[in-house]
Amino acid sequence: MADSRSPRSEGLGASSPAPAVTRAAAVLEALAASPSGRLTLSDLSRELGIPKSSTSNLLLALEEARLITRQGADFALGRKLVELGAAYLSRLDEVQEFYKYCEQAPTLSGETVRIAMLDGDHVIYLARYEGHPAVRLTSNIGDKMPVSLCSVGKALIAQLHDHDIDSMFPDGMELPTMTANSLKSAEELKAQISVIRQRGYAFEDEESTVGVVCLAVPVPTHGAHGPSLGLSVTALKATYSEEQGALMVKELKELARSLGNPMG
Amino acid sequence: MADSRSPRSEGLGASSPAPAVTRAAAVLEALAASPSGRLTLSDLSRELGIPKSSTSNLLLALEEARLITRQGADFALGRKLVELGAAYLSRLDEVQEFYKYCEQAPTLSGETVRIAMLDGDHVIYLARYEGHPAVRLTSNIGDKMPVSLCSVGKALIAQLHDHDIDSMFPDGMELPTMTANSLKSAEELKAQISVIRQRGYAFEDEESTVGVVCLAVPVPTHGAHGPSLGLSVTALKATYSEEQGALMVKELKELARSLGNPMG
DNA sequence: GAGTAGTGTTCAGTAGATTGAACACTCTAA
DNA sequence: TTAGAGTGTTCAATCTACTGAACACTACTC
Repeated sequence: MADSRSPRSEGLGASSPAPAVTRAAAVLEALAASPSGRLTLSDLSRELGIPKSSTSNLLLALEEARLITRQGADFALGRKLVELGAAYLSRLDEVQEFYKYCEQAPTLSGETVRIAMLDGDHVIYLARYEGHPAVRLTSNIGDKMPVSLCSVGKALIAQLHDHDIDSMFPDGMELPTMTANSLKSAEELKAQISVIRQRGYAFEDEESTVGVVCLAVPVPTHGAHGPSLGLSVTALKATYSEEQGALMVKELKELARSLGNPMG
Repeated sequence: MADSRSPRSEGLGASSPAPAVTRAAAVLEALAASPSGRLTLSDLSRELGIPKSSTSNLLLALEEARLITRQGADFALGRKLVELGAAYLSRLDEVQEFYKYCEQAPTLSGETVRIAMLDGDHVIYLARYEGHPAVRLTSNIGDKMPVSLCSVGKALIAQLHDHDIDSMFPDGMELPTMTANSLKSAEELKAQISVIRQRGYAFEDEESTVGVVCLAVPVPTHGAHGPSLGLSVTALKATYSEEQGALMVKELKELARSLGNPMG
């Protein structure tokens, strides 16, 4: 499985059925990962282990497709990516239904609700309903978060099999933290997962932002293709109450159930 | 300029420095353009004029990069595109500043404001501030609109040189329409552009949605690289007044000026 | 069941994309 | 001015990714 037939495949993974495409994708990811969002041809060539001349060809082709743009000597992600990302989201019927439901739900309609999707050991926010303008979130649509740091993330991995969780978070692994309340170790995470499974929903108590609590539930996938989705509500800890939480979880679960059933 | 050196380049444009990449980009665009968002290998092969075996290779590479996903026999855009699109937007400082300004602006903070970017003869919405939840827009972030159908679009092309406008909209050209008020011909559009230049802002009177009016201004680019951006406010015609409009234009212009000056 | 129209996959040969060394250029420093 | 360290570009040779025809498969239709 790991015999590198191609003598060239070192920097990137094993040989690809269309190496130029794989490399182009690597270029896009490198640009997305770069702190400034801008890299020169030489930067990319060095970082990805692709010869300069080849990198130049890739960049020209990517630029022509508007997947990247030239800014002086630097290259940055291109506007076409916004279009493509939007096209992806517009096809996710769940997102449309999510908005409709939130608007008419008795409790949720006044809260900040989000729908997110699992992507490896991170969560990506797909859409946000803001019924409560006072709670301005720092996270935007498309942002990524480590699963251990948010309620949706925990709700989503709680659905995985134990051995998958173990391979993602081997015992002894340290987790990224953002506040004093953040889970610090794989063990803590796994302990909380069993509580989440018992209760049927996930929670977050100032683990990513001080003063903010979250509740989340997974959307049942019933074995369909497509990503695993999750829903979360965010509230200020100062004004949060147990009763309110129970109401929100009830509505979240109802929405999750209806999103899980394609029939509505 | 148009001598096709490569014997192969027929379906797609002239020969590319990295054909596989250009083709992969075409695949992504085809999927984005497809009404259902799902196409089979054979569909793509036929539509793009790429041999099936090559298409298969492209799709495998794209799938590995998560730029597309397999759904049974169909292929669809992949979740990685959401991440990349979000990465693009997060690097546009203008978007961040846009939110901040809207929140504290006296008039705009209570309205629905959007920031958009010019992309050929269309406009792409980058972000939306919703200070007035009663006006729910059908357009989402990333959506495209023909320039002639929205105020931002008109504000942005009003900045172009006349000969560029003429080549985009040659006399006699029919424009896409959405309501009875939509501009119907290139001549009507050009007439309105000269009014827009005179007034310094663009307007839209139920041209895309009945009952809705819009005002828009361009963000000055002072020759920098990067896309041309525009700002718009949306209001219900029923509650709209001239005085309110004047206030909103004033604030839009102030925001546009500050976005145009990287110094803040 | 045989026939047809669709799917995607396989594989050896060849057309052509990829390559690296040399080049042209722009800075900054001495 | 000259040197040096950086940038991106060029081009012919080579090695490989692409191709097309044949194949295997599924799903209907008759």
